[in-house]
Amino acid sequence: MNEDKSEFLKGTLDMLILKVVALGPIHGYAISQRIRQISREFFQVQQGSLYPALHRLEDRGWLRADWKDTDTGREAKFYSLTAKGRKQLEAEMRTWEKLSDAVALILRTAE
Amino acid sequence: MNEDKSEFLKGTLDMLILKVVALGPIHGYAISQRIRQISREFFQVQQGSLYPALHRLEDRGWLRADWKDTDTGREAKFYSLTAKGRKQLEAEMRTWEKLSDAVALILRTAE
DNA sequence: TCCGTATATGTAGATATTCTACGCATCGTT
DNA sequence: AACGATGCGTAGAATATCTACATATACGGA
Repeated sequence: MNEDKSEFLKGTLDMLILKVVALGPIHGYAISQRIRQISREFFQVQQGSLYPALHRLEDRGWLRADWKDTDTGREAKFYSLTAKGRKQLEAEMRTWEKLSDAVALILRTAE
Repeated sequence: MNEDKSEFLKGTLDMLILKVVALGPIHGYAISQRIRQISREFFQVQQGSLYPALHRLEDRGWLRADWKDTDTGREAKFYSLTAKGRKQLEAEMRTWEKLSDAVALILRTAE
């Protein structure tokens, strides 16, 4: 992320990755591109954030990785969501809703 | 925060504190109570998060602190929002809107 | 009077996440 | 041949939050 946005991803990156992978098997580099595109350039996930996060999610059993060829014939690590990962994504989405509702309650408090 | 919510505050605590202080001078302990009440128990700011955050915000010139007596006659450190702090709060609120919009874009992407 | 709970401020150390800045390799285009 | 984009990765630093602890006062009930 650039310096203006350096604090943006906090805590949401895992959920965003899980969501994008939920759309279908996809490799790491493409995940960061998808997140960027869908968020209209808002999220720009750096490689130093992306790959450690992917390894973390795989270690926790939320993602599965398989080496396959891309459209362009290059090898890449394709990630898929596991059943455990789907549950985790659903839980994180519920939490996100509660969190944003709670933030909204505070931000909209009048004096 | 309890363990279920241990990752919730990430990046939002400063904004929530600034917003609560913007409602009027208030001391640290009361800030955590207010945040908890307004958010309907969702945010439960621990002392180990609260006080370092207050010192941080004061160091950055966003809050000013004055020792005064509470209603119950005890001494407490009352925080007020500085002009700089008000600008910071406004910036953080704008950022929060963009962030939550960007997250919503990704979470609502259909397969 | 004594004890526990709430109020009130604070620190120390651990943990986790993200960032910047690298390295390495391949592919396609100029 | 050079360069940018693609693709995977790590090392080390910075930062925020947490748990756990320390200290002190006020107040109500036993």
